[in-house]
Amino acid sequence: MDAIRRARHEVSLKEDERADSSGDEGSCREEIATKVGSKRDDCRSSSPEHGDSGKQVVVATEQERTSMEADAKESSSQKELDDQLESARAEMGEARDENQRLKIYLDRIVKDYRALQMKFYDITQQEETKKSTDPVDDHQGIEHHELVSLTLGRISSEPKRDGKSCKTSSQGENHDKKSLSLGLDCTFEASKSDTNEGLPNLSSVNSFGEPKEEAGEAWQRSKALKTMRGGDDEVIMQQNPAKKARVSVRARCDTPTMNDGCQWRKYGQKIAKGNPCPRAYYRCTAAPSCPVRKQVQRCAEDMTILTTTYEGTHNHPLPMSATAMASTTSAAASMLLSGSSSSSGSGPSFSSGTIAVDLHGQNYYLPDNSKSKQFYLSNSSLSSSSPYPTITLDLTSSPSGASSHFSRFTASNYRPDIQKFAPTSLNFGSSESSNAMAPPWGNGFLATSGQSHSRNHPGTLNIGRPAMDQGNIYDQFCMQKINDHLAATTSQQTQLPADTIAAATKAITADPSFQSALAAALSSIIGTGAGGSANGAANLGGGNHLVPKWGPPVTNGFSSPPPPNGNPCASYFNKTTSSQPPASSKTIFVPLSLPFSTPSNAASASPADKNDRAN
DNA sequence: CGCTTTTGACCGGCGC
DNA sequence: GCGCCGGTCAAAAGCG
Repeated sequence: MDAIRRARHEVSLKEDERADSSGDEGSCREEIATKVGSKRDDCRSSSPEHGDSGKQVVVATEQERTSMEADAKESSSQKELDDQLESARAEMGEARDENQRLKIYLDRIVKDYRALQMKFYDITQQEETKKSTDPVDDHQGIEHHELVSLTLGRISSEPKRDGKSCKTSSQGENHDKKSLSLGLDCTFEASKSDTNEGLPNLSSVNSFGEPKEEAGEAWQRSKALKTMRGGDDEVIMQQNPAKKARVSVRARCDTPTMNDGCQWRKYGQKIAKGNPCPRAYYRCTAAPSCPVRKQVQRCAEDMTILTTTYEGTHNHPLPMSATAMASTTSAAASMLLSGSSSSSGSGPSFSSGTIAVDLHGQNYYLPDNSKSKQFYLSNSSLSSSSPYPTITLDLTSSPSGASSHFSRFTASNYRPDIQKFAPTSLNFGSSESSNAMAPPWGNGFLATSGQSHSRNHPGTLNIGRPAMDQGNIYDQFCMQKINDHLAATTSQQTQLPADTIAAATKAITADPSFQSALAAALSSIIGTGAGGSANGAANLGGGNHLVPKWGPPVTNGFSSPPPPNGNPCASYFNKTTSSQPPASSKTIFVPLSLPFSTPSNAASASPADKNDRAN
């Protein structure tokens, strides 16, 4: 008992010695003290029971023994309680310290905020005084104002400004624009804006579902005029005046064109400068008034690479197979359009390195039944060739990559800024024979992107790759998911931060639903498709003739003998008949199959002697 | 016969 | 203003 008392006393003394005792600590101490006291009382209450009896000595001895044991137990429990008390005190002390640190941080932040607020007020007042005193700078002030307004919405009005003023402002205030502008990419093309003065303010939706940008080029205007003159549908008139984003798909393809599920009719072919391979022009024939066009050209450096550039928006229902490419391109275009808004002005802005920076090192670990696939985004590159806002999905596999890659995604704009990332291969085969028609596209690809995503079914994506090349399957779905995600994001027309592309990328990669959905999709695909993916594709679309459209034919795309003229490109532009392959055509997947296959949907290309006709 | 492809011509933008 | 170049048109040819 005395030991307990002493221990309690010592505890109380120690507690008293501690200077900083908080309320919680006090309550804790009281609690412990209460426990100790109750145990002592129990001991006291138990001892009188062994009072007077015939065997007092023995009992007393036993009592002493038991009391000694009880004392020992009490002392040990007291030590435990003491330890608990100490640890609790320590924790509370840490919490207190942290609270103090946080308080200090908060005070600092508040001070900084107030200081910045004061500075902001000062700057605002100074500018106001400048405006009032110097009328010459008034215009510039308006420019500033516009630039600020760009951060909040559209930039439609700016291209209409006087070209000179735009030029001067763009030269002198590019940095401001870069930092402030969230408008769309046509803003920086102020120098060209004078050509648009005749254009009405466009308010419709552009070809990719984004709010329509101000027409950036007279080219579009002339195109619209032509269209008007030619008596084409009004849809073209409505869509063409807007600056259209182009989506270029670079892919290894052994066939003249990649089969994207749409029906195309060739209406022209030219030899473009810098590339001996002819560029073929196609027009969508799924609907008579469809304004969508595409250009197909072989890469001069690598004949296996086929560059397909899409432009415009389908105004008709599409086959399910076409929605894959459509959603991909539309999402890419949306990414381009939204991303291009991140900067304006000249110079290496436009976050041309942004994608590379932000996408580099982005790893996607996809839980699979058998293995995990790693996706990463590799090199970015620049190009100065495209006069239009163009985004390039580079689906060519990187030679250094052992696994599948999000290799490159190219976004070019009026300025020669390009960004690249893309899956290694995106096999846009055709499942058109399934007759599953997508809902009307409305104003843009975006309308269908969500659907293809929601289906998340191999039928929408054409996984015609051999089973040995599963990585491409991962790529396809990864890309598809990204595109859908982007499409969904951009379709909401949310105002993106300055580095829109980077932000979008971060958002994508940070989105847990992205990874989970991706994993689910891949799991389902691999589960169903890997076993028979080579031909399993035929089971996915529900159509009868999917296989021929999903993989390269046994002809390997070189259905015709090489042209006698020796033009290396001509072999890729073999004569074809219909835009869709015969349903009964047999298909054998070539081991080195190239992602885009069009057994018969081939852009015909005449031999070089014919190609030389071009201008 | 109808559709597609071919291909020379044409047009407009752009740089010099 | 001229030439180059990209893009388009449209008649002719080809194909099933």
